[in-house]
Amino acid sequence: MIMERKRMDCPALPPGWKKEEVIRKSGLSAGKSDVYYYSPTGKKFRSKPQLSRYLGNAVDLGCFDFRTGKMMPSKLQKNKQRLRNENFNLFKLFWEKRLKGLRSSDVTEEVLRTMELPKGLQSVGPATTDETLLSAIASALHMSSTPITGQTSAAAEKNPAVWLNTSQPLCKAFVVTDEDIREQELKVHRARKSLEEALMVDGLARAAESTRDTDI
Amino acid sequence: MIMERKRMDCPALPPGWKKEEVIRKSGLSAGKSDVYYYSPTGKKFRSKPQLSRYLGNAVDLGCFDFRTGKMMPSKLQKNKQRLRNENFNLFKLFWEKRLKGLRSSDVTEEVLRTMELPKGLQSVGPATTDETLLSAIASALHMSSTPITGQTSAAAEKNPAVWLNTSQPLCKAFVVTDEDIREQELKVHRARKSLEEALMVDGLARAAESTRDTDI
DNA sequence: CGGAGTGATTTA
DNA sequence: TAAATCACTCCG
Repeated sequence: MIMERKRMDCPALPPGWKKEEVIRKSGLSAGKSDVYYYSPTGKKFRSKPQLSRYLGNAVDLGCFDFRTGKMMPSKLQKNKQRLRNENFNLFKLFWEKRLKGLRSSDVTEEVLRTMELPKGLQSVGPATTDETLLSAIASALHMSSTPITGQTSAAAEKNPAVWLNTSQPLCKAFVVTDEDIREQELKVHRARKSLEEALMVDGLARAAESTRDTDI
Repeated sequence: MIMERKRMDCPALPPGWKKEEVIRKSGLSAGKSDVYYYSPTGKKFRSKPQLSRYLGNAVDLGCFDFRTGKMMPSKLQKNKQRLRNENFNLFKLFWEKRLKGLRSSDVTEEVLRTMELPKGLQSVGPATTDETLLSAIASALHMSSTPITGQTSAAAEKNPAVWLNTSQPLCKAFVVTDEDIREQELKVHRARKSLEEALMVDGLARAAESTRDTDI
């Protein structure tokens, strides 16, 4: 008899918060479970982001595991890298689309995955996150209609997408001309579309973040 | 001035059926809308299941999109493949775990993905679905404590997980002995655990299926 | 119109 | 791919 419908106390959260796990009984996802949290006032929370927005800085959920309801110190590092990785995917999408047809090697994928943000872009203060910076850069790239260029190196020749140095034009070892772009017109258009969406949504999200779920 | 309160004809349904869309004016869901249908006799329908029950086999709503009121061919395939895929995943999990260490080739994955159910198991009547059959078989396998065996073929030799024929022991080209299992004791235990869960939930789901939505 | 329960989409 | 998040359906 598994009675997973009781609202349990959750020691990892402030007093009065409850956790509930509900098993899905039918449909495609039968057998999976959903975890919910309830504030002391009874408001229901269905995801960690939602919880974070509500709690704000009052509670650090960095190492909080939403599913188990416990603190997982191991999660901390992952979280630190999360936003960074998130924006990296944005970049990857953009470059991958743009470079389609140039056949960048498989190595590119690996390099991108393990790459760190350039030192010069990191730690620009508590208020300015990597997210903000990356969005700005991505935006600039998006708006630019001139070919992308920068400094050269042997490594870059082999892996066009390698990020060399940000003190000058972001990267190099390849040039994407308007001609190249025309050849990929449809696909590039999709890439831009994706980026537009992402940027717009990003803006909306940040705006919403300061107005939504503030009904404490 | 958007007057979304008119009852419109709905070409996707039999003559005389009307569709209405009502915008929510307040509350958390302000701006969202509800869609209703009206039969030729004026009876109101608020959901697709309700509509399906009423129309029965007269109209196939498989690809009918309730919100738009139009037929969406793309929906059809998804629906048809859903239950099958669900059970296939069950099987895949089971075999993958059990075969771990035998290093079945990559082809296996592809074969499993594109494989159809054996003819002999299909169309056993309207009441007995693929879901039921597959669950029964999975259950039998789960309960069995004897090595799995069956007929042989060249293809099977290369792809242990290929499903050859169900008229006899389900498949072959490999034997999983108790020794093999012991080597994988912990992992196999997890596999069984997963299967138990799935079967239990499956049972619940089927029970629910026969009591729910049958109020024609 | 609310909201629990599920599907669909995105992320890791 | 599976897990997490988000969006929607459907019935009270």
